[in-house]
Amino acid sequence: MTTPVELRDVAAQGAAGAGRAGSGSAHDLHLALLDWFAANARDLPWRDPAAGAWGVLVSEIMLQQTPVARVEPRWRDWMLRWPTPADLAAATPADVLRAWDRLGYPRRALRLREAAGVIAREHAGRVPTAMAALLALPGVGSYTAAAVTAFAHRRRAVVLDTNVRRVLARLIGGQALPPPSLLAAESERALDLLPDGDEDSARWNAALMELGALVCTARAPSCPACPVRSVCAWRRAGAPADSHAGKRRTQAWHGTDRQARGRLLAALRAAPGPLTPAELAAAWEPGPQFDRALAGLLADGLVAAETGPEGGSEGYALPLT
DNA sequence: TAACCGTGGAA
DNA sequence: TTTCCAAGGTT
Repeated sequence: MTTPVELRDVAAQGAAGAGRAGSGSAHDLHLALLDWFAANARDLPWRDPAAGAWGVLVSEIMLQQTPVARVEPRWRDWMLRWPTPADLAAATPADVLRAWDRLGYPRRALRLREAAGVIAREHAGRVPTAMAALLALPGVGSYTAAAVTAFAHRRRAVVLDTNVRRVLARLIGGQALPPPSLLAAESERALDLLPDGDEDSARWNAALMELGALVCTARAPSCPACPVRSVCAWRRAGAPADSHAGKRRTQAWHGTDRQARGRLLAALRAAPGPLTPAELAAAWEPGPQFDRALAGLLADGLVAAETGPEGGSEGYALPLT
């Protein structure tokens, strides 16, 4: 467990190389990054206070593993159509899945709709502020709960996404990239660096994320443009290569069940009504993998079997309930 | 813990 | 063309 005093030492050691008169404190590190953020933050719609906590929650779910550029138009449409949790909760899964379009991981869309129902029924239509209540929402994990706490409620929380993990791994840890799985030491380090005040800590979280997204990127960081380059442990160490290289498995895609599921669901999104198995066969060749993918989609509630008047199957469609 | 869950742009 | 990666969560 790193104490705040030890943290200040760490930050001071980094700042000592800054060469600026009066530098050498965590305070300077915070100022440098917060100033940079004030001048360079993107004008994203969910950062507008008018977006509200619901708008922030929607954005956070959509942004899970999905680039900002792809999310923005879908978020705008979504908020116009379902401006409150109750609105979304009243929508059909089919409508929600079509509005989700091709953001990917469509189970997120169903969970967001379920979360909207919980918020509408159990929280009087307001996004909860208690961490336990946030974590109880479908599709909300440690990152999203912290992000909503910080960015919507403007309260102190440790926000650790892929950007923050990478920035801190470099800035403090001297590593090219964070370890494959989140370690307790990373959370402790992030907590130690978090400013005490609610609003300051919220800005700090956003600034770290923005730095990771715009400057301290995974592949080709723009170190000359970095406001904290002079205190970066990774840079001072000579920007060594990723020590975890080789332990990161890249997920296969071509020919996988996931690709099959994606094709089948894309066909059903585009269809006005149920599709027969023969029609679905245009999206993916029939066989064991087709069967497995369809069964998985049914089990996940992403697809429903349509039953005819005689009880026989008429085909498959996006769920209406 | 590790595997699973979509999609598409950039290098 | 292949690989990497993007504001993770669930099981």
